[in-house]
Amino acid sequence: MTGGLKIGELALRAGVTPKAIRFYERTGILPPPRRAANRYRVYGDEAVDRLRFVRRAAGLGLTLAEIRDIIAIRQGGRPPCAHVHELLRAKAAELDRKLADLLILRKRIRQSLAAWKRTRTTGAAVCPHIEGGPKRVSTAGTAGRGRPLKSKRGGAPLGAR
Amino acid sequence: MTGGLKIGELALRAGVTPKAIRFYERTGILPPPRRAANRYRVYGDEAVDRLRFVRRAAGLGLTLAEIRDIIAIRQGGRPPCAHVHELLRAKAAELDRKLADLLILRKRIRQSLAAWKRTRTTGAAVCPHIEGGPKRVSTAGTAGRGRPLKSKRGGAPLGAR
DNA sequence: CTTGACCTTCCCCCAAGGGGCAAGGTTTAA
DNA sequence: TTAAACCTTGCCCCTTGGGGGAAGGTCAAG
Repeated sequence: MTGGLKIGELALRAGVTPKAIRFYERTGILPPPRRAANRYRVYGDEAVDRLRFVRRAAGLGLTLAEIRDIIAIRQGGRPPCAHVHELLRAKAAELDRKLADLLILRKRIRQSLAAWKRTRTTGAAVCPHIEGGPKRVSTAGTAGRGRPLKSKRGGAPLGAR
Repeated sequence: MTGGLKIGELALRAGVTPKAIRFYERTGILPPPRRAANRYRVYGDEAVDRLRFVRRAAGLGLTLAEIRDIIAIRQGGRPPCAHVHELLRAKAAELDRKLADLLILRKRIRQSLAAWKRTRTTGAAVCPHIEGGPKRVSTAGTAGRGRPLKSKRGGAPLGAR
């Protein structure tokens, strides 16, 4: 009877690893299943559906946290459609940004490779690939280069010591 | 006399955080600097150059491990150009793959959003965004009772990551 | 009885640092 | 001189989505 799947069988049907299933359980994406007498996890067929839903949503680029929220909303009784719609719109925008960044990056690499062809005869200082090229690389990175590098601790007094 | 920079000053000049500098030191990208009597790290100007090199390479999409290797080769006496060239070519190829994946992903999301417009009047079961769409993943029939299901499921993990 | 496949929990690992803490050093204004 | 303000030190945990593996329990077949 397919009413009792062990974790490996569920994994096979849903196309994931047992590790991933335990991870999903730990992070609240899958509910803890019942256990057999030998402490093995025992799943019903609904777990397969839930896992496929998760895979599908993840395939759309949603994070596990977002998927968990969607499921929670659904459990709460009201359909998560509006929420999902908003999520997907944000994802699409984010994707566009990421695509633009990658295109820029590819262009930079191509330029670097092309520059190498030109300088390979002249012998640059150390490495024209990295040291040459256009002036600044705006490493869309972490710390905003303002004046204070990290002056966050304004209000609170220092640690009582 | 910029012969002795403290970590914050170096960070400011190189456009990174002190945290990142300590991290680079810990992972072997920066050599451990000399210390002042009060155990403060003291850097020379060459550290600024090294850090800028690192940022530039990272801006080209190289990982810190790759950057560390490049630096090691350079320290070894011979210029890392050929190595870097190969690395960049691989990066460019990888980037092309990633771009293709992202384009597919964006298309899927767009389709999902478009499908929503069509079904919003008809009221789907729970969420047409995720549950609708093309079917796939044939469940490999019955789980064999007796043959080992130990197989490498190392396929594509989640969507395009 | 003994493999061997499977299951359990537990802990550490990846990239590239960020956040926070306690303790202590330095600098500056009152 | 002293207190505030800031800087540095090391340390530990957090992030994503699990992978790898150890140590031990369980179940079927040979």
